[in-house]
Amino acid sequence: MDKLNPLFHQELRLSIVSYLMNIEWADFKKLIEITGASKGNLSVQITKLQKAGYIEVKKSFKGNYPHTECCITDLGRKEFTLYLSQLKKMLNL
Amino acid sequence: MDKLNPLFHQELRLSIVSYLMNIEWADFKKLIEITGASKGNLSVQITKLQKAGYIEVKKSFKGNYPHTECCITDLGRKEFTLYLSQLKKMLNL
DNA sequence: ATATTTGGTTTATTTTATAAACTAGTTTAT
DNA sequence: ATAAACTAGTTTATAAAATAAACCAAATAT
Repeated sequence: MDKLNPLFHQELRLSIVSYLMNIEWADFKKLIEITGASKGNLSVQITKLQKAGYIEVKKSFKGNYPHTECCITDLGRKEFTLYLSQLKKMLNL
Repeated sequence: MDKLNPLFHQELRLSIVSYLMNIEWADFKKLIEITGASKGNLSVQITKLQKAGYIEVKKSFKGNYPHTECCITDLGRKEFTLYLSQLKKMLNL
């Protein structure tokens, strides 16, 4: 009955974090590509994960354009691992 | 990028359905017990799953009290299996 | 010059989840 | 016999969340 962390238990955030677990940094464009999300939705969800301290967001310029990159933090990795184990337990996986 | 079925991707419904996958019938009380949900919430989520055709709900009397039992349908089993495979894919499980 | 595109953010709307209140009756205690 | 407390839920109202639409600043293309 351990409650699933609601920050992870949402499709878009789940696919962002799941992807970041296996990569160093991913940029906004890449995340749009792999998730299929809209820019607005992606922006909102990135902010939520960042505010929780689960991802680090690095803003810079690439050429002339703004460039946003994300990376999972140690906390994020730890909490996500916990989430995964609870989920697996719930689903008998 | 196959969208996860939102009817399954919610904690309480997930734990209801996941439980029903391994059991014939489960009553309201048992579902409260295993999920830890409130009666109101459980009632709402059962109705949603029923309306989608994912569970069958049987109402009767046990002694003098009303008694509600739930069972997963063939459709529910099929769709949940699909959901699970998509989720596993997304989480690299 | 102005129209379009890039790379986003912000705001508003819709949907969803949850909690609180209610229904309808039953059992137990007085 | 009546009131209090309990069973087994449902309905409604509120809070929270997700999503879509509108917006912005700067860059590039026409």
